[in-house]
Formats: sequence, structure tokens, C-alpha cells
Amino acid sequence: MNHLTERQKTLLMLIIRDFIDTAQPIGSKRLAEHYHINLSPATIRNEMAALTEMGFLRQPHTSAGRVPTEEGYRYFVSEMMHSAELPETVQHTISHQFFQARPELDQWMTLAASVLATQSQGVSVVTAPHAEQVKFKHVELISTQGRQVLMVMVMVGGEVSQQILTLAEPVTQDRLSQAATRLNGLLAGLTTEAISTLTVRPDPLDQDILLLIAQDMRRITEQASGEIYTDGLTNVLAEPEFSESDDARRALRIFDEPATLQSLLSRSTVNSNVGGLQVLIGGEGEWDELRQCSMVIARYGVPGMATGSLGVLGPMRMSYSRTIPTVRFVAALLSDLVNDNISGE
Amino acid sequence: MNHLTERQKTLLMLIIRDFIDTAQPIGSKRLAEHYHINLSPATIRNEMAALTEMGFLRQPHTSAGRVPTEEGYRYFVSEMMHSAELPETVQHTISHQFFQARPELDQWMTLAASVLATQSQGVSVVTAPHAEQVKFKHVELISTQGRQVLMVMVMVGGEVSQQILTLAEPVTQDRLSQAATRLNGLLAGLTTEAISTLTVRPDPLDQDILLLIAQDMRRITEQASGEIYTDGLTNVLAEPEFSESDDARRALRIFDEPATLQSLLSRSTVNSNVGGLQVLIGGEGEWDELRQCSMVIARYGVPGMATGSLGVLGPMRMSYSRTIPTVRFVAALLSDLVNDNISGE
DNA sequence: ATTTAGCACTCCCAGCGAGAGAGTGCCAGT
DNA sequence: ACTGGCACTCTCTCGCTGGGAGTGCTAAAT
Repeated sequence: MNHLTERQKTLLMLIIRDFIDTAQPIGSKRLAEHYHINLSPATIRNEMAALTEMGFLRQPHTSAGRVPTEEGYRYFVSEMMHSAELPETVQHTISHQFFQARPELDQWMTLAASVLATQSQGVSVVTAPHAEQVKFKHVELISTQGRQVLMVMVMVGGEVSQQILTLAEPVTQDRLSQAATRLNGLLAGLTTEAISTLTVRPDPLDQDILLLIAQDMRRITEQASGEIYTDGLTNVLAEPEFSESDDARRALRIFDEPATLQSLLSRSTVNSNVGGLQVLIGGEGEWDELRQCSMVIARYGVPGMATGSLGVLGPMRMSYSRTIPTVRFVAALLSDLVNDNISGE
Repeated sequence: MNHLTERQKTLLMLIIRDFIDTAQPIGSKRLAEHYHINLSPATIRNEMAALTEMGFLRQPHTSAGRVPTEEGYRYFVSEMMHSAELPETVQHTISHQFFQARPELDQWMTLAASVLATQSQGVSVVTAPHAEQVKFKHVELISTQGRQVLMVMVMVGGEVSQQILTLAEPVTQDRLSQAATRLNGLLAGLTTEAISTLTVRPDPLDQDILLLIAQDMRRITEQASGEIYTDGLTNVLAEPEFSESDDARRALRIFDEPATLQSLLSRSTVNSNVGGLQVLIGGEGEWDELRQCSMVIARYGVPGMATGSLGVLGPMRMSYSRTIPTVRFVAALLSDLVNDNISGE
């Protein structure tokens, strides 16, 4: 693949920017008039032909303006990726919202999804941070009704899991509390593996509960990540390219299948460190439902401790210059929150 | 309003059924041919004119077939409401799914939403059951990091609330446990009001936490109900009446505003007992976004103890004969689950 | 008195062709 | 190397027209 001259680069960027704004094929004349480049339409046409040859542009019909190809978007994104920064005022507004929210995971996730969606005018996805290494910290057993017992487990790092158990026979709250105390002493700080191979003697109840604890910790480790938060689903319906066709439906269907969404988020961030972010353009040949879409994805959290992912889905024509810095900023914000939560204030 | 003759009634039902199937205006000829009624098109036309006069039908253009009005749908629904019953096989399939699911509220809600959406081909909404009278049962205080403390509260009936507190200064786990034990003895079974007016002396920590408990219980009572679960958002996009216009977007926007959705669910079920269900047709003049839509809503749970609501949103042309029994059945199913949970197994 | 056949009328919609407009590629001139 | 000019292509938007479906009315039939 040939390198682009400086002029070709400028033109390509202009064309893509304009197309993102107007959603309409860009012609040479329009370009020459609108932006005051010292070039005649004819020259621009020549360059456009070259860019088309190289695979960055495409014409919908023999005689229409040019439209970016996926390759074109990729070039565009890689060029503007590093320069873009969210305006300070917006940064402050967002930080302020997080500062005001109640300090609960649930609130933070919802807020993050909402901020991403409104800022980027796309559909946002945020997964709750997920401990990569689960360590037991504390368990509480609370008798609720008859043989039903509420088990609340806390992991090192603050992750909480609650579950309702049904025991073989009723057990008093006293006996439950004693069992919990014994187990807390025994298991504090242990990993899933350590707990799985453990046996305890005195009370058969202890052993039963130990098994349940191990099982639950395994479940936490296995599930790819926590709950999925989403917002702005209707934003994408407003885009002209989705107003009539059923591509929108196909793309949104992803949000009805948590499994696909999960794999999408995790598979595409497997190579990227926290802090770096990935832009999938046009489904990258792998996700057929997203052929018309792009997705900006990032991973946040503290590697090795707890991480989650977040992203924005939009039409391929989305405003990358707005979405990318937003995603980056929110990812950093959530990373800070996770970090505070792990290491104390 | 005049009463309908038996024949008019039959015709109206046929027309609406046919329109729900085909989404196209129904003409007299088509009706006479398709269904073997012993009537000529001319007679049918006369009756149709009468039905139009009475406000049950409408013609999109001077010379097109008839389409049901909202009034027509209302009549239709009230007529078929009692007769419809979900096929036994479907009932079994659904029950089986619930039986297989892990016995957690979260799972049940998700499953209920999923079942409703796939059965009715509409958008489903389910709110978690919400205790109408909150009574304290148990609190646990677990030190997590520095001054941060995880507070887990259990209400009578099994509702759980967890929250992270940040204390003025670090407190040892021992002191926290003692405080929890004292408070548990003191507060067991008390209502929000009783707790709000209480004062405790010995340790200032106890009083601080008591305030937080009261505050949290008030929050639980106030919030109209629990989390909202939703499914099938893309179903509605498949309907022909939404394929091109932006009515779909307007309707789906509701799902981006939990507050509106809540008020919709609660306001419209305020008059109906658990078990009875309501059908809102065309927004009932109150919800403008739903002018093109209908909604089947029911309340489930144990009145006076814990209730929630669930519903299905679809185009006004939705299959009521499928949706209504499904909503009724799932509501009954969830009521049973809530009941089991409250009264022990 | 109710139902039916016939008929004229209305209105939507799909298909067609013309003309405008926008954009292109290429060539020749600067 | 750039630009002006030109012929060409293709789409999109009208306006028009004919077919089709459905209606309401009236008069005849049951």
C-alpha cells in the first residue's frame, strides 16, 4: 500500500469529516467551495481518484460523490486518535456528576452509561468491574424463613455476592452465626483454589457451607464479567442510515443477547491494555450484524485486580472525534474509582 | 352508545382479527370471500358503515378498507379478555424454565422479561417486587478498607439492601460487629417510622449507624419499586407500522427514561387488584409517545406485603389473544414465587 | 323489511418518461 | 503540475396516467 502525500491526507480527512457531518457523498466541487483550499475541483478530482484507487474512498454510483470506505475510516481514526482531547468544561461536568452520585457501584455504572450515550449520541455499554483474582474476605449467614438462609459474601476488593440457600433442615440464627465466625477465621484472604481443596471437621454444617462458598466463588470467577449496563438505545435509530432499512434492528439485536455482547467486549479488548482503546470499524469482518456500525471500546480498572469494559456503538459514520475522547475519559474516571475502592482512600 | 347486534359483533371481531394478522385495511369483499359468512359484500358494507358510525372502525381514506379505532380495540379486548387461556403446553414450558433457573430474584426477573418478550413479540417490562411495608430484620457491618464499611441490611420478607458507608474515622471490625449485634437486638421487626424516632445511648457509633439505617429504609420505601428489567426491545422495530416512521423511536424512548416507565406502570395499575390486568390502548390520551401503541399491564405479588408490576408494550395492532394470557400467566407465576418467598416453603 | 346486485365515483399506488442537477473522467491548454 | 472545459453518466424528483380496490347509493329481489 502506497503512502499518502500530505495533500491527499488533508483531503481525506476533510472528506471524512464532512461526510460524518452531512451523511452525504462528498463531491469535488462542494469540497473546493466549502473549505478554502487553493485547489481547483479538477485537481481534487484527481486526488480523489487516487484515494479511491488506494481503497480509502468509494463511490456509491458511477457518478456520485465519494464516501469513506472502512479502510478510510481506519486511517482517519488512527490519525486523529492521539490529538483529540475532551474539552475541560465537559470533563468537569462529567466529574461533577460522578462526585454527586451516591457512592454505589450500581449508580456509577448507570451514570457512566448515561454519560457515554449522551456525549457520543450512540449506544453505550458498560460492564461492572470484575475481580480477576477472587479472594475471600468475609461471609455472613442470615436466617430468613424456615430453611432459607441468606448468604452474603464479601471479597477482597469489595465485590459482594448474595445468594439464598435452602438448607436440608432449619438451623437457628445462633448456629449460623457461629459457623460464619469459624469460616471467616479460616478462610480470610484465601483464593478460590485454596478454598476448593479445603475440608473442615467439627460441624457438618460448616462443610456444607464451605462447599457453597467455593461454588459461588467459582461462579464469580467464571462469569466473564458483571452485569451489563446500557443506555441510549434509541439514539442510533435517529441516524439517517438507519431510518428506513432494517440494519438498525439487526445491530440492536445484539443488545438482546448479553452473551454476544460480552464476547464482543472481551474478545476485542484482549490485546489492549487498560488505558488503550480499540475502535472496531464495520464489524471488522467478524461481526456481521455490525457491518454498518463502529464501536469504540476500552477496558478500565486495575489490571490483575479488577477490570471491566465499556464502549459505544454507533453508525460507521459516528463522530469519532467526540466519542473517542469521551470513552477514554470515562474509562480513566472509572479506573480511578476502582483504584480508590481497592486501595482505600 | 348503541348496543351491537350479534352480527355486528361477529363482523367487528373478524375485522380486527384479520387486521391484526395482515396489518392492512379490511374490505368487504375480502371479508366475504375469506371467511364463509353467508352474507354478500353489500350487506357487510352496510354493517361496516354502521360500525364506522358508532366509532369502532375508521377508513384511512375515503375509499379504502376499514381499520379498527382505539374504541374498536377496546371492545375487542373486553370481549376476548375472559375467554383466552394460554395453551397447556406453553404453560408447562414456561413453568419448567422457572423451575430450572437459579432461585435468585435477578434470574427470575430476567427470565420473566424474556418469556414475555418472546411469547408476545413485544417489548416487556418487569419491575422487581417491592415491599410495601418495610420492616427491619437484620444488619451486618463489614469493614472493607480504611474508613469504608459495607452495610448489608435485610428486611422482613427477604429484601436486601447493601451500601458502602464512609465513617469519620477507622473503626475495627470487632467494634462494628458489636454495634451490629446491639442494633439487631434493638430494631428487629420495627418499621421505618419506629426506627426514625428512636435514640440509642451507649456508643455514638450506634446512633450514627441507626440514622443511616433509617435513611436507607426510607429510601427503599420511597423508590416506587425495584429495578426494571426489560427485553425484546427490537421486536417492535420489526412491525410494519414502525418500519419507516419515527413513531417507533418515540415509543422506545420511554425505555430510556426509567422515571416515565415507572409512573406508567404504577399509575395505571393503581386501580387494579393483583390478578386483574389492564390494557392501555393508544396511550389512552395520556401518554403521547404511546399514541400508536398498546400496553398490557398487570400487578403481581402479595398485596400489603410485596408487589411488583409487569407489562408488554406493542403496536396497537398487537396480538392481544396471545399477549393477554401470557401476561396473566406470568403474573400468577411470579405471585406464587413471591408468596413462597414470604411464607417459607 | 332485509338482503343483494349493479353502478358510478373516489382515491391510492405503481410505473413511466422527461428534465434538472451533481459529479465524474479525460483532454488540452497554461 | 495544475486548471478550465466538455461530454457523459447516473440519480432523484416531478407530474402524469391507468389500474385496482373499495365505497355509497339506488333499485330490485327475497
